Amino acid sequence: MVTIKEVAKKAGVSVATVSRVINKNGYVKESTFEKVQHAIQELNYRPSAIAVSLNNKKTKTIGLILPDITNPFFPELAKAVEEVANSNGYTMILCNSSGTLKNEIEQIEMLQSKYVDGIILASDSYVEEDYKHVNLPMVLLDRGANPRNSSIRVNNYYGGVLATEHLLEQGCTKIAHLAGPKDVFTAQQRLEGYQSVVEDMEWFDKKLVAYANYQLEDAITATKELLNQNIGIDGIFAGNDLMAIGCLKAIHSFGLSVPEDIAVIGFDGISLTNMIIPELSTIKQPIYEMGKEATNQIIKEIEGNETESRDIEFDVTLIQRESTNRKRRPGCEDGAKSKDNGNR
Amino acid sequence: MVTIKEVAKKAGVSVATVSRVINKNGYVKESTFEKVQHAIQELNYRPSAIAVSLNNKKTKTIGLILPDITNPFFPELAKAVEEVANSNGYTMILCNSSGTLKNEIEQIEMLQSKYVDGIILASDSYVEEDYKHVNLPMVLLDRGANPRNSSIRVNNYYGGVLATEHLLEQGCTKIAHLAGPKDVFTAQQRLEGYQSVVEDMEWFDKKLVAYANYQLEDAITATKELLNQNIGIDGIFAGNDLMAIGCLKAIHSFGLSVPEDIAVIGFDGISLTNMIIPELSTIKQPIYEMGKEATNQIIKEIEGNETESRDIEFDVTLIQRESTNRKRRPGCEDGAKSKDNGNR
DNA sequence: CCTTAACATGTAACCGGTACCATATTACCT
DNA sequence: AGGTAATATGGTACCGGTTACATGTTAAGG
Repeated sequence: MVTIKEVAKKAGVSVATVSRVINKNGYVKESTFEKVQHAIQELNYRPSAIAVSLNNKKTKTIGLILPDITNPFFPELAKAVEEVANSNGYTMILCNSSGTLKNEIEQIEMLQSKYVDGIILASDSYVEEDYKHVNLPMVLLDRGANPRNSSIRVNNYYGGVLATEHLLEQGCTKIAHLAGPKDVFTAQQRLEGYQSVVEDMEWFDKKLVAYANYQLEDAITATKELLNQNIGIDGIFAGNDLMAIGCLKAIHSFGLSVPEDIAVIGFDGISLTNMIIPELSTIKQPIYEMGKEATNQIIKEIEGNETESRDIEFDVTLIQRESTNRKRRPGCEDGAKSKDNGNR
Repeated sequence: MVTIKEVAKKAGVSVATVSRVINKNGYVKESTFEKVQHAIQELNYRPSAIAVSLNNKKTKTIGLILPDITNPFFPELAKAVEEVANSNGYTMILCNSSGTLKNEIEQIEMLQSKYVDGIILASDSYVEEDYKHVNLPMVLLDRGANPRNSSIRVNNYYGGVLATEHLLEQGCTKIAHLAGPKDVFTAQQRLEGYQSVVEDMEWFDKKLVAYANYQLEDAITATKELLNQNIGIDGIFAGNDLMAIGCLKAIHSFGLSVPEDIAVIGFDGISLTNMIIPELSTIKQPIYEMGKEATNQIIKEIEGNETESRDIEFDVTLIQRESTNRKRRPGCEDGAKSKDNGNR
């Protein structure tokens, strides 16, 4: 790699002058400026980001910690973060925590020693206590904000209400909920939304709530158990889209059809939902927007324009598709713009 | 951040001694060692990766450039890279090139100025010429190797043969191919595999080959055009899984069923294939293995154990599922282990 | 007991930039 | 012309580590 010294030599000036040219600060005579620029071109010189970082303690890098990159929710988020970061001159280091606290802590340590400027953390296991020693800007996803950290999330409770009410409107008379893990914040909120709608219905029964770990396989098992009870379930609100797809598969294996026998709605709005047959109704989170906002916020905090932590809540929207369309209007409305751009 | 100087002061030794303790090299008296370790603990000191990098010109970082992280193929790959990298003490910077040469070049420049130790590049647009000035280890995905760069890929040609023959075995009598972009290496190879099997069949016709851009929407359109020809297609080999899903949707919209009317097989083996109904037969690439091997290779090259470039080809395997099961044996075999672990 | 090698630790140059300070030159004003 | 301000450039300490070299101490061997 060619260094600033070689450029200085070639241009016949000092390193200080070269530095001034690069950063366009301080006084530099027009003719000198060009001489230096020319040398830079000639040698194909690029300043070492490492050396720069050592001085100003900024690396123009942000860390993104996700529980699982293979869950379709997160690539959409990661894409937003990467794009916004890039367009602001930052790069993104991606870490996969597998959802365990131990990995998260380790990765945060590592990111700190690499001097990232800030961290965006999507954590299931977050407890404020565990992150006390983190002393750089950190934005949380799907968590309530605390005095130290900003937070980006949606109104999961309201989403739960919306989903459940939608099933009622579609004529469902006994609605089950396939909830996410009991210790996960978003899962709790969605469950509460469901409960608030159904708890006073005469048909409501605790046996209508099942739990799974937000994953597909687990959801299939749990749904089969729900249906084996034979209590006349004709609608299922799944805690996320992946589990909703599990529901579809379980229902299919019972020889029942969706939405005729059982209507199904998911939560998240991942692009998978309009790839499958039948297309899946869902409560859509503005995933890209959330990633974008998280990145903007962390950059604000890094660059010091913003000191106090913010709590940003996005709206969820109901996307009705085939899987809950029991009213058989031909050509159901589809609020989702198809935004697939898989390339391979 | 606490520096080595503060540790030295606290332990009552010089920075050199602290450095020796950290790196466990050189002579350090047992008692001194412990004194220093204690000070490190006390101050919760971590060496600055930046400063270390400035010395040894190694950042323990590798860059991964992908055309599109929201395409399900790539998160699986990224996960492998991240895990293997991490377990070798490396971190991964992720870049989304959107498949354009311009972005790729820009991102490589950026990665170089950040002094990444190596790059793994999954590129559709790669032309050796464009990367002449890249002077750090780089491993290519889905490209033939060249003298400068190692390559990881599968035998796409053979996969095309396998898929096509499988459809024949299932009793298909007129097989179409929905190919990927004409200028993409993998797409060409898969098409050639298909052609080698069918070109001598009496029913073969150029009109059986359609092109789409490896994406879902485009595949739906293309499939509809194929079917509108009304030439009795009863089997489709799609160039990748995403397009196969597009086929499914298009076929469904014609009121036809899979596999009874038309059998469909994809290519890639993304986990999506066993989430949908009907489950999709596919030519599976060992995605995780490929990411793992790419990472191992780049690390070898970085650490200088390996200088010559290697061309590593993986085998593809046929996974038969419902979408091609025309022989109606109840309970088709499923070679794919379900490895979903979406968490959300 | 003296010599020599192994052990132990400190000093300082260096990695590649940035930025403060010093010095030199030019421009402008009275 | 003389003084001051603005312009132009160079020298160098510093960021936080690593490491070659110097120096001092201890152990071993004859």
